[in-house]
Amino acid sequence: MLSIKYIRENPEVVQAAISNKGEKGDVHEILRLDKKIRQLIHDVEAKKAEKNRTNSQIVEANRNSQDADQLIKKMKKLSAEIKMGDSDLTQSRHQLNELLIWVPNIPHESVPVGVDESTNVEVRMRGEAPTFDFEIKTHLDLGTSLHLFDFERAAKISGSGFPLFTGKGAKLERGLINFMLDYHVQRGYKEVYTPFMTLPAANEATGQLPKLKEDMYFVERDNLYLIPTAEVPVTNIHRGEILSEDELPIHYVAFSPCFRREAGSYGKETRGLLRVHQFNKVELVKFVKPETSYQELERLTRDAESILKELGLHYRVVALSTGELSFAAAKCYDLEVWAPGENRWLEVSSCSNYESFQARRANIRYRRKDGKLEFVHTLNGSALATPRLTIALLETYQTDEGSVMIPEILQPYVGETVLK
RNA sequence: GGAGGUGUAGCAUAAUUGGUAAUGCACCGGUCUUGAAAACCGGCGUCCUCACGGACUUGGGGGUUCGAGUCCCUCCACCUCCGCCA
Repeated sequence: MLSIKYIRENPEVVQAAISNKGEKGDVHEILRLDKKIRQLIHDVEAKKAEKNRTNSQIVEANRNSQDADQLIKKMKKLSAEIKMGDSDLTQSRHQLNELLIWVPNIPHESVPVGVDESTNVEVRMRGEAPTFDFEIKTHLDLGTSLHLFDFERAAKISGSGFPLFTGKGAKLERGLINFMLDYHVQRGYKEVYTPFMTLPAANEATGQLPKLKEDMYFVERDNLYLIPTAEVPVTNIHRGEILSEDELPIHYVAFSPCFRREAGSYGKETRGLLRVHQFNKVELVKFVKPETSYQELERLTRDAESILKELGLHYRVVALSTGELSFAAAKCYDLEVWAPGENRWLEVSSCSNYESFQARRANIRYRRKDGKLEFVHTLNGSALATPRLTIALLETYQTDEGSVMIPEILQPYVGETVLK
C-alpha cells in the first residue's frame, strides 16, 4: 500500500501507475475521503479534549462535594456526539482502506516502460543453448520413461496438475531442495521453516489479497489460505514489529510447497511440470533499510541465478517492464532458463523489490539510530522453483540413450551420477 | 474437545467503592570527567499538526456508564489439568 501522504502529493504519478499496470483505483475518491477524514479527526478530537476537561471538573466537584449534575449533562451530550463522530470516522477510514488496498505500487524509475513482455529488457545471459546430434525428448518423455514421475496415477489422487514423483525422481526433487537450501545458508541467509496455511491478514500484508483471491486455495472452515509462495509466511514473520537498525538487513531462506489454483490456464501450457497446482520452491526474503534496497535486489538476483550457474544451465535475466510488473512490486527481474525440449525460455524465478509497499501493509518498521521510525523495504525472489528447473535439467543433460546426466555439484545430493 | 488461570511499553512490576495508567531495569541524548563508571537532567508506545497544542494506547472487538486497566459479552494467544489423536 502507498502512503496517503504520497498519493496526496503525487496524484498524477499514482494515476499513471494504475494505468500502466492495468489496475483499477480511484485517486479522486481517495483524495476526497482523505480530506473528509482529516476534517473529522480535527472535529472529533476537539470534542474529546473538551470531554477530558469536563471529566476533570467532575472529579474536582466530587472531591469538593459540589453538585456535578450540569457537568454530567454536558458529558452526556459530548459523549453522544463523539460516538457519532467516531462511527463516521471508522466508516470513512474503512472506505478509504478499501480503495487504497487496490492501488498498485509505483514502478521504480529504472523500470522500462511498456505494456507487455515485448518491452521487457534482457539484462544478461549466461551460457549457450546446448546442441544435440540426436533427436531430443521433452522432460515429460524422459521423466515417464525413466519413471521419475507419474502424472496418470497422480490424477487419481488429486486430479490433474499435482505431480507425483517416484524413485529417483523423488530423490532428485529432494536433492534439489537440499542443495539450494544449503547453498543459500552458506551465503548468509537464515533458514526458516514456516506454516503452510496462513490467515487472511497475512495475505493482505504481502499483497496476495484481495487481488489474487481467485488463485488461492482456501480452507473455509478454518479461515486459512494455503500459501502460494513462502513469501507470505516469511514476510509475515515480522508483521507489526518494530525492528532495530542493528538487526537489518535480515536475510531469510525458506523451503515450502506452493499451492496455486492457476484458474483459467488449461491447455498445452500445463503439460507435465510446466504449470502445476502444487510445487516446491526455495525462497529468499529480505528486510532491509530503504537506502540499500536496490543494491540488495541486485545481490538477491545474483544469489538466485547462481543456482542456475552452478548447475551449468543456459539462462537469462530479464527486467520486467511496467506493464508486466506485479501488483506489489516496484522493480522485478525474472530468471528464465532454457529448456531445449520445449525449445523456449521458462521462468524459474522473480526477484522483486517491494520497497515499503508490503511493509506498510504489514506494518513492519525499524527504529533508526536517531530514534525515528521508518518502514523497512522488503524483497524476495525464488531461488528457485523446482518444476521448471527439473524440466531444464532433464532436457539439457539428456543423452542419446535416453538417460540424464546429473551435474557434478548435485551428485552428492541425489546419490547418482546418471539417471537411467 | 472440556475445566481453570494469565494477558499493562523492550523486560519486570503497580493502580481504594469505576474518576482517565504509576514505578524500576534496560536503552538513547546531555551535564560532569583525560576517558569511563557513578550521580544528576531530559528522553524512552502511537497518531494528527509547519508549529503551538491535542488525541489515542492496558491481547483484539463489542457492551454497560457522564466516565472502564477495573464491571459484562465475545474472540485470540499463552500456561496448568483432563480427554482424544499421530
